[in-house]
Amino acid sequence: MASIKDVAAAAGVSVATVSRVLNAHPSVSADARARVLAAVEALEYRPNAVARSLRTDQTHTLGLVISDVLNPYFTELARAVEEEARALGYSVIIGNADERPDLQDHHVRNLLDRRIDGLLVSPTDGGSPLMLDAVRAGTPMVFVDRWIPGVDVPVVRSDGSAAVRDLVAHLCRLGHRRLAIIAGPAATTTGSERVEAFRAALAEHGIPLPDAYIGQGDFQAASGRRVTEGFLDLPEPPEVVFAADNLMALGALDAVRARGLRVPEDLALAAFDDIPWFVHTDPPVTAIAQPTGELGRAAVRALVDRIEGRTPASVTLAARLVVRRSCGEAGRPAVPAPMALEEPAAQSPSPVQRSTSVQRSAS
Amino acid sequence: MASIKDVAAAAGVSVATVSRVLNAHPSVSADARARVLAAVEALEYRPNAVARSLRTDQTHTLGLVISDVLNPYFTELARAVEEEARALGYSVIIGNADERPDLQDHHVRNLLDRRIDGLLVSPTDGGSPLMLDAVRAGTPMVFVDRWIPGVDVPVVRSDGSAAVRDLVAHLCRLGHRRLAIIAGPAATTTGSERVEAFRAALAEHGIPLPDAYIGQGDFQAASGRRVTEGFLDLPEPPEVVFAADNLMALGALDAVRARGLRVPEDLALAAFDDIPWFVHTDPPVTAIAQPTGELGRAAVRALVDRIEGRTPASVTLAARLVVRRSCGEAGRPAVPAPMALEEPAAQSPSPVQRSTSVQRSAS
DNA sequence: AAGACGCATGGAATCGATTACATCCGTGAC
DNA sequence: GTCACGGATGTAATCGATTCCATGCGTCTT
Repeated sequence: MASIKDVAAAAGVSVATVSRVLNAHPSVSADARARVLAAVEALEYRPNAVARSLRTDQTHTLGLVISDVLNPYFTELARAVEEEARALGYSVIIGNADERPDLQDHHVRNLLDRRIDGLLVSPTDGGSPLMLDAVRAGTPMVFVDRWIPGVDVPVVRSDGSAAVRDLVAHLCRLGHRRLAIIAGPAATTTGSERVEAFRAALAEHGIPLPDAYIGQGDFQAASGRRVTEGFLDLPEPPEVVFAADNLMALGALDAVRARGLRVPEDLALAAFDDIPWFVHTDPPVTAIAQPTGELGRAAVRALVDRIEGRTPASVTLAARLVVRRSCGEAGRPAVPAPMALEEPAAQSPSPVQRSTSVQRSAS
Repeated sequence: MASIKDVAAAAGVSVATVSRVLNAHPSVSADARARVLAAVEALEYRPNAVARSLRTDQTHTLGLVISDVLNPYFTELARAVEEEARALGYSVIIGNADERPDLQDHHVRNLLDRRIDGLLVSPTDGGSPLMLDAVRAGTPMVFVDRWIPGVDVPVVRSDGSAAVRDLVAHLCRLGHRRLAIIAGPAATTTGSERVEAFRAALAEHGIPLPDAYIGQGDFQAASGRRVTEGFLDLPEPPEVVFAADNLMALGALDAVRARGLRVPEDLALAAFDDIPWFVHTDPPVTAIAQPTGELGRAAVRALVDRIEGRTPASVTLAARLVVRRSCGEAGRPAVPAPMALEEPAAQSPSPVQRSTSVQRSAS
């Protein structure tokens, strides 16, 4: 593969001049520039990004460490991240932590070794020493979706508490009083926050959230199934299960079916995270939709700001309730303003309308 | 960030000795080794992968260019690829081509600039000059899922023709005679092959495949919907639609629902590519399941073989029909051996059993 | 006409590793 | 006692770029 030396030789100039042409330095004669460009063309020369990175100490690469690629929510996030990064001249290396702190550390270490310019993380846990060290060492970092409390890193996330309140109101209106939740790992912010938002919303309606109605899941489908089976075995099973992510909702659906029961007649179901497939399940699932793409893009912008010397603020976007049929038919009149009622086959392939008005707040 | 020089200084040895310790070169005294390791520990030194790559001309990185990350089939493939690569000491950089040749080229170029050790590609088209040049220049490459005819690159794929035959037999047994297909882009091998397999299987039953029953899709949900609407508008609409991938099947499902029709009563549906969600749709979708994870792993092994100087052969694994309810209930007795009848909620989160006997062939 | 200035250019240092080669030293063979 | 050999180590070249600095030359000022 041709190097800058070959180009210089072919063009009859020094490597310095070739480099100047390539980097659009003004001090190059038109003649030299033309000869260099001709040589570049002839040799099909492409600068070696590895060498360039060594010299400039910039890789123009972002690392993205997510908790689970197989989760459609994170897939969509990753896609948005890559798009925005590409638009800003960066590439992205994705690390899939599979909800495992050890794998997360593996990827963080690997990415740091590769001298990525910045790191986008959706932490699986409360923060490994490695990651804390990286922050302390000044690695540009931004948390997305989940974060680690007490660490001074901008967070780009969505706030679901209003949507959870809407959800609980919706459920109450349908007459449900025994509401349970399948929580995520307590070590993650999304794991604990969603439970608290749910509890607070229930309290507004004077409904308690007994411990028996809080199931401990791990954001994977199998745990959703296991927890739901536990709920169904209770002397007084809940009427509704709210899963803190889409995969656990899937597991809950499995559990209900495996017992020959029906959603929503025997057990109603709602989920955090909306995904295109929820329109097509039997029944379509009522869910809280995050502005996933916008989160990914905002996270990249914040990270690139940080890399390029500016000081980004945290971003919080609002999530939104999307009512479908998995909690029962809303026989009663209209649903209040913030909700969207949706015909199953109304839109495709991206059936969920995104909230157009988003709320931003610095933290 | 500490460099090898800092370590050398701290340990009181030369950088050469540090490098020897790090690379397990035998000619290092126990004493020197201990001092170096202590210094490494104290400084939290990590070798700079960029510098190392420049010198050794190896990045220990594979590039994976896939057609669409949002397609669960490719997501699963990507995950398997990353896992196997990690096991073999490589990292993976994923490029999402979004079924766009220009984006595919962008990623290939980017990956080559970064001097990845090898490239795994699922081409969106018949082969851009860039990719052909890369092959000619000797870049280790392996095609996965799709390939480019006439290019001398190992192919790791699955052969669906037997499964398509099983599917057609299944459909005939249910009494269907008017069968249509939503094809993928003709420029892709999977686009054209699946149509041909379908046509051949139909021929065995004496059923023609008229042009009106071949819809041109692009592997995206919207096209599946559009094509299905076209089918439904026909004076004599088909009784069954076979979508050449899972997203187009989703689009077809939308189209049917949007008209207030039902699957399978009004139109039966089958898909190529099985995904976990097909168990939960209404109705569960009959699909042809590829051994996706195994494909990804085999592809990585082939590529690493090639990188490390061995000469890998192509690999072809068999796909398998998974019967669910979207083509009608099999009121008739048992289905033949190669098919698996599956209870919707039987397994989760990975409801599709993988074929254990695979067939390999060199090409 | 001489000095100052600025543009175009090349030489060489540099980034952080690996590795060929030279050197030094101790041990064993004869 | 001398020589050969091999193990441990350091010096320096190298990978392919970028960039500082010096140089040469043309032009403008005074």
